Amino acid sequence: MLRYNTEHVPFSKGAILAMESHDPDAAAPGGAPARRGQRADAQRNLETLLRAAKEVFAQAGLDAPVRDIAARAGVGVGTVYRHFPRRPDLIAAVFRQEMDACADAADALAATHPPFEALELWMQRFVDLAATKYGLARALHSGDPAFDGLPERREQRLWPAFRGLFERARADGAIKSDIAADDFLYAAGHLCLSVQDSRPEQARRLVGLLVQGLRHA
Amino acid sequence: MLRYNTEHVPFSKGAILAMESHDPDAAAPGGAPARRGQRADAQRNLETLLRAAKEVFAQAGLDAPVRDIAARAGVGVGTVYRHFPRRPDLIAAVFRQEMDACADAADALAATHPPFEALELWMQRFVDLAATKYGLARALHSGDPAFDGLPERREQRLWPAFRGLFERARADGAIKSDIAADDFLYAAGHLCLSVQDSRPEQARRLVGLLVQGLRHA
DNA sequence: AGTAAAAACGGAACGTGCTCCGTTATAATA
DNA sequence: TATTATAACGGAGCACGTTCCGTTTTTACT
Repeated sequence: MLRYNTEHVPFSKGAILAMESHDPDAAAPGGAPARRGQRADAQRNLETLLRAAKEVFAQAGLDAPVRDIAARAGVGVGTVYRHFPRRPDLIAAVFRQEMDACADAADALAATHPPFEALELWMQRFVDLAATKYGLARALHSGDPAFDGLPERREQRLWPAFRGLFERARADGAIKSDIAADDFLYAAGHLCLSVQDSRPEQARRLVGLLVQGLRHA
Repeated sequence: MLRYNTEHVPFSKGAILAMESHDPDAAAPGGAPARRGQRADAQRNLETLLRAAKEVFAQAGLDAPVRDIAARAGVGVGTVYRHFPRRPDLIAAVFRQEMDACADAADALAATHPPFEALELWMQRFVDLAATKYGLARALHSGDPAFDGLPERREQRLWPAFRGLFERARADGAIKSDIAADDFLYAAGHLCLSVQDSRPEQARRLVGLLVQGLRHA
């Protein structure tokens, strides 16, 4: 069988750095990351691509053809593959970005809402993350090297963000239960995975229940 | 994304039964299995297909295109897919057949050679089996349901065949080592896996060494 | 501004898995 | 043996991932 490329480089330089929300070149809050030494159009296309991929995956699932994503972004497939040499690389990039966005949302919520309410809102966002990316669990388990970094990122970005909100709510006295923060998030995660295959809207409700449970000892 | 078939039937009726060497309709020793209630041409093609697949996989690796196998068998791809709905089903069928053939060879060798010599010869055949199907280890680990039955078959056909030869050689006094039969085969199997990727011919030599080791206490 | 080198682009084209359906071979029946 | 129902066949064709390469855009340097 013919194999075209012999070595596998998971991401282009630009692709890797565009996902780093804490990149030194990151633009103002809410803006998109920037990258020195990369042509402006390449940078633009990378962002467009990531956005398009997020939308297409959300609407058509993780099996959506690369062509559709390229079309939505208004670029050729060649451009997609220059930024993400393999399809799984693109999937991983989108998911990384969404994890980071979810993690970043914690600070914003903490700044604008009372502690427990911030936690409630964040948990809903967390459900949406898991819901959109149902099927990623399968992908993660597939052993594809493109997904290697994701579990680590979950622990390093998502969990700390959650712990911050959780402990703040506990310090505020809103949480009566003595459950450990990590146990709680772990449970919520698995709840999503087991439920949202058949009934996506059910996950929100159930996690909501779980959150309310925190109010009692 | 478009998905054509919704339900997945791993093998056609004929395909399943053709692999059963102990099938009640099996023809004379050395001949091919037969199957009532199936058209003669279908039966013929199934055998041809399995033979062709074995050859193509051996020569071009497990990644060989289905088209090539169909061409070698002198049939259309449609015929391949009628017998084996998904590519992995064909791979699994070939491997099952080869495992069975290897297991069956044990009796023949035992009948025509002195005990230890029979064991030596069978171990070489075992190496060839593992060698031809290098890459199957990966396939097995891929989680594809087509491969689900293979480990069980290995234990139920291959291992007993080996144990028979081994115990016969031990009873004959040719084996001085007190190693357990299963431990020995397990070691040989792993030796093959770790070596034959880079140097296929080396596996035969090393397993040969292992076998000679049995002669000493 | 003009120019040249380099980076990035776009999409035709390829290889592959799998399906669809018109054609052909087989086997039961008359 | 002729007829006919139907099992099985063959291969064109489609969707998709990925590559290749001629064209366009950007950037650095006069």
